[in-house]
Amino acid sequence: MLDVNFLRENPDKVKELLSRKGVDIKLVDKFTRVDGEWRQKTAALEQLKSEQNACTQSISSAGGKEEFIAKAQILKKRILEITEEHKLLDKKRDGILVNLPNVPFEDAPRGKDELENKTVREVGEKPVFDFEPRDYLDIAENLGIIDVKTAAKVSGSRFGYFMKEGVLMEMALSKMALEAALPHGFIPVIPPVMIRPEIYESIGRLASDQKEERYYMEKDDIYLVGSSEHTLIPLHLGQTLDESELPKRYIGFSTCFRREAGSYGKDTRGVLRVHQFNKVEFISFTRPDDSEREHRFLLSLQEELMQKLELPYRVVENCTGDMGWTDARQFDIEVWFPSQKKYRETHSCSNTTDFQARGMGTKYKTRDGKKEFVHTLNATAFSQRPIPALIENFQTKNGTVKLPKILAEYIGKDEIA
RNA sequence: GGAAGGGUGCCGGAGUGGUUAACGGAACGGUUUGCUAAACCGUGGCCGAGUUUUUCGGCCCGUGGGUUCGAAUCCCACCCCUUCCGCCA
Repeated sequence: MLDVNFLRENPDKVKELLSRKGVDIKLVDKFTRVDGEWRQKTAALEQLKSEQNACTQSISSAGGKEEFIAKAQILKKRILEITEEHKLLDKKRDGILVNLPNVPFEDAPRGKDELENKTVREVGEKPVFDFEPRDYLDIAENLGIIDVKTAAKVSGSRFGYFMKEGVLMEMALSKMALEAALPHGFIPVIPPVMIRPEIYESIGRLASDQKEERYYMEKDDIYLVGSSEHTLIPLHLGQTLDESELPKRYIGFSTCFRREAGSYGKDTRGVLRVHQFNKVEFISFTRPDDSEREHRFLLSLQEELMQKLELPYRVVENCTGDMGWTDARQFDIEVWFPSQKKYRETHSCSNTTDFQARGMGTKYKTRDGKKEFVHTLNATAFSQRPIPALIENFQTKNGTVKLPKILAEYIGKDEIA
């Protein structure tokens, strides 16, 4: 959620920044208007209530005088009316507020869509093959480590069975991420994968189009999470942390559920875009002054892991138009896929500033005793997407996969044949 | 799923219709002090108005409704916690 006071004081600034994200800025004007009405109505209502309180006091001290009771009855009626109007405005105002995304940082690269993302660096050598590299799914199906055909019959499209070394690779990646994180004080967590609507909304993950992306179970009025981030961020719901505890870091493992609405026809083949996958995620709570530094730190951890896997990747800084709803700055890591001759996104790394913390009421106490909202960050440690990347980049002429050294150690063999 | 009990501030905990949330503890700030301790004083959150470093007002006792001139207190619904029973990886 955006800061209402910031919105009131800097409507033009907010409009400017949000337009970079492609938001319809009429919403901001609408907010200003509705908020003005809301404030007037609030003042009127509070005035009446103040009179009512005074009247109530007189009744109690004067021993139930008729005249005060009569006056109180009139006040009560007016208050009821005004309260109705106020509630409507309140709802309207909140409705606008939850449909405004976080503002990007001033210096975030501007652009409309992913084509305008800024490449920060390319790392690693793209593999050179003396044969035509095959698609990961061909290889994986042949080796019996991914089965989407049976999954389609059993569960539908965009599902997959991971089997044999497919499973071992996933477990190894999770273990690698965990071992890299623990020395930096990350607390490992396996969080719930279901979340209540009101919590989901207040971390900004049910806003507008995002709602379509969520699985909802009507009978229980509960959502399935799209990432462990969604139940990790509320870990400090309503809490004030001590400055000395920050940065507070977590590494979560969970299954993630996504409807992939609106991505019809995109990556329909294989397991790059599925309804259900596992992901290890980094989360940080920081002082506002430290969030940019923490952001770079999380990115460096992600890169360290990718380098250990010897995968060729590039880091892009997402332009304003391609940034996530909650993000003020976002980086993606994209890995080279030889069969597609393209970099494909496998990681993201986001600084959401105080946007989610405000909704959660997560604050920290500064050394001079003031309370301020923390900043929150989230970054992929590993999802399942690097597995297809590994299969493609380390394939051999005869259809086997020759594993990078670190994975060979974890799995106990250096080739999937 | 059934039964019973419960949810009050950072914590414990009183409060069963009449403004101001008793009392105790913790933490923080201040005074005092050679230092420490003690003692004493002060300190909740959100929101609105404004003469915007001082002030006035509203709201907050799990959540949302209701009754009433007035609700932590009475009524209804829901959520959560504890214990017991049932079921269960």
